[in-house]
Amino acid sequence: MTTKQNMELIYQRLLDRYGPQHWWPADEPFEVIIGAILTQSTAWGNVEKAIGNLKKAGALNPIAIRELPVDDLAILIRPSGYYNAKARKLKAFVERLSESYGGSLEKLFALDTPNLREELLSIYGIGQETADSVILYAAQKPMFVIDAYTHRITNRLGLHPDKNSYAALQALFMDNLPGDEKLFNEYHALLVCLGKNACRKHPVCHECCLDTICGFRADQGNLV
DNA sequence: GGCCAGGACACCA
DNA sequence: TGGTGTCATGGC
Repeated sequence: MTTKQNMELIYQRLLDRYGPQHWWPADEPFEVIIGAILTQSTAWGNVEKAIGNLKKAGALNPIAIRELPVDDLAILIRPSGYYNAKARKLKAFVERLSESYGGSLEKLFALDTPNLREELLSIYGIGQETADSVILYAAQKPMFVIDAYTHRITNRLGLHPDKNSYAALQALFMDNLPGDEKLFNEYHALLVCLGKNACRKHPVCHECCLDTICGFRADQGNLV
């Protein structure tokens, strides 16, 4: 079986098992970006509390976040953890958005994908995963997001590339799948779903998760 | 009471 | 390039 066939089979089995995930859980692109920053190394439930606080305070927009003192912003997002660091990150994003794009996400997203990625990566607090989440889930351009779950699952499946880097793993997906934004969206969400449903004792355990749920066979470096 | 969650950055060798 | 410490709340 070819790598392309493996990658598509994994997707089909996850989709059959869990169904469409309908990501990203947000009402608008700006909320996606805020969520992407707040969820860094943080459970989504805590992020929801923080976003709820921002909504209640009428602060879930670029202008309000820019005007709010950083300490006040930190208090609002406190449930998401690392609140001082994340308040600085939110500030850094809206500052760039305002100064370079007149506060318009449409103008920012008008950049072609490579330039958009470079621009996002140049902002404090936005690394590769967050940048790609913004590109895929907010700008709705085809970009595969690699997170901790993706690393674990591909490792367990024996699909991890030799060079253990973000770029290499991203290439595994993007070079072997159609460049379809909706496919990348659903695929990544399904990988996270599998990761979350894995037993706590053995994260993405071969015995209790991959084989039993999806019929994967990592020991053969292939799918059956 | 410990572990970990949809990372990024600074600093070091 | 790669490894380590830091940032921190909340659910299980």
